[in-house]
Amino acid sequence: MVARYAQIAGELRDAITRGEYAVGAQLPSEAELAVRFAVSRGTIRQAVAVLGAEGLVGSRQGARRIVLGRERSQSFAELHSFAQWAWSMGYEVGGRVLRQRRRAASAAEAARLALRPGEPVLAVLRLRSLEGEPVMLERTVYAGWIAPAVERLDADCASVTQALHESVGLVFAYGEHLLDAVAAGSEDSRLLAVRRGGPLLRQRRVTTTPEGRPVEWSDDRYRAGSVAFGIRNSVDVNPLVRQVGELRPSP
Amino acid sequence: MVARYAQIAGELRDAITRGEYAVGAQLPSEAELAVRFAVSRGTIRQAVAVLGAEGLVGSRQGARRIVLGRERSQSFAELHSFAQWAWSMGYEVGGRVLRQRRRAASAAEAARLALRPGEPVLAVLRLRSLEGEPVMLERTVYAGWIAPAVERLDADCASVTQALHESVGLVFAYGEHLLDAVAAGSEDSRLLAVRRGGPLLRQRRVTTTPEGRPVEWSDDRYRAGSVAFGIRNSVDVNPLVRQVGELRPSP
DNA sequence: AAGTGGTCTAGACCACCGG
DNA sequence: CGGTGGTCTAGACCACTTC
Repeated sequence: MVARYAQIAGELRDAITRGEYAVGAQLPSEAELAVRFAVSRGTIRQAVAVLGAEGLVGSRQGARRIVLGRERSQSFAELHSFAQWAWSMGYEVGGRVLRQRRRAASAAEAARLALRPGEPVLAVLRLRSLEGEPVMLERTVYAGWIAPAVERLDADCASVTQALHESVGLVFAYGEHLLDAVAAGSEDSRLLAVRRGGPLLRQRRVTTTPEGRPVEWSDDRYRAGSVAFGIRNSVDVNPLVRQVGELRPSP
Repeated sequence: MVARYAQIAGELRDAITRGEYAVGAQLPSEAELAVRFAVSRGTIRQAVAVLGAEGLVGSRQGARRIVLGRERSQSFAELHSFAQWAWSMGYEVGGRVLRQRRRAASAAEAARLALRPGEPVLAVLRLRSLEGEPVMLERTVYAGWIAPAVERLDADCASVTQALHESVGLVFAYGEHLLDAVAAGSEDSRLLAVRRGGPLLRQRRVTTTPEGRPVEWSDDRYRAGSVAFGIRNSVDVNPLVRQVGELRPSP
């Protein structure tokens, strides 16, 4: 059962991708689309909100929506795997499972993994190293349905992503990441060999299947100075965005 | 004129931040909130959609919304200006110039700003605050050609980006960002009121004109826990790359 | 079975944009 | 000025969760 607004979003997205609505061109008005698809304006607004969240169209009160681009973001696969990134940079990478046990999901974990609170999850503590030095502590919670495959992995498996792909055909896709700084706790400081209370870069992330089913929720802590995250905003992506001015994503 | 749903989102966000709704706890039902705020359920749904987009709460059909976290997150999609981001989130933002002086560009600065070493730059130290509390220390080096416009700004100008846009028509585009964690130095700890050696989230960034001409190079340090940077792959267009940092203490 | 969020409708008024 | 998107209401039905 696919919601009507999602179907409409899909049709409009396809039309944009096909070039039916060129970049920079206007989308039909909400009222017009409501008539065309024989739905209420509210449903149309849900549909175009999806496109807005995908960065395909922009809007300003009083003016028609403008097509900003033709492609949804993709790629990004290497971000999900510490090992694959390291290999691609020519670094020697290692990993070791320090602790692994099944337990019930907390309320917050359940919500992040789209599970019911109390459902079984697999909590894993992994120490990752680069060039032989420990640089990252990975506290991961896997959804119960993938737990058996994770438990079958070697304790010193270098790339979990690749191993799961080979063993059960799992592909990691879309995710969500939060980056901030935290003080090293006692376990952090012992395992990463840093001063207690010292700075760590924390990356919290959700990994899902390409269909959007959550696979893991992880809290990764990097020793300060070992790794930095970089973002390049391509200037060329959308000169139009700046022409139009302040575009605010619709809720 | 602030929309009612935005006000409600703000109140709920505050309640979560204050810990009134703990992480993992349930939010009241939409119907209950509609009664409490004396609005329709549709408006409540707009409000909680904002919190969902901020990553503060999660939802599953049939079950109440769950609080996922209590921290503000900064999306790279809106990574344009500290002030504009804060304003869009409904926060009260402040800024104050603590030090400002012209000097010659170092070799590293010159490289970042596409200048010759020794060419004049304007170094500015700014303390930024959120809701009246100091949260970020900004050490910016402006290219000489924009320096006069920067010097004309108020010392407590809240949005430099906006002010420069209005005064000289300058539009910022964003080139490159590096995120990592560093230990607070003595100046950092004094001005941000944190423990010396404690964790800070550092964002180093280059800002350019839309044509690619570098405008500023900045080292921004956030108090741990005050702000997190978020990336949503499914929504975001910006590639995120992990990089090895060999950059030790910067000036 | 009752409660809850997800979806959808059919109106309405307003602020803003364009010609 | 008319058209458009932004906001808001007051209903409705359904799928799903919780008890």
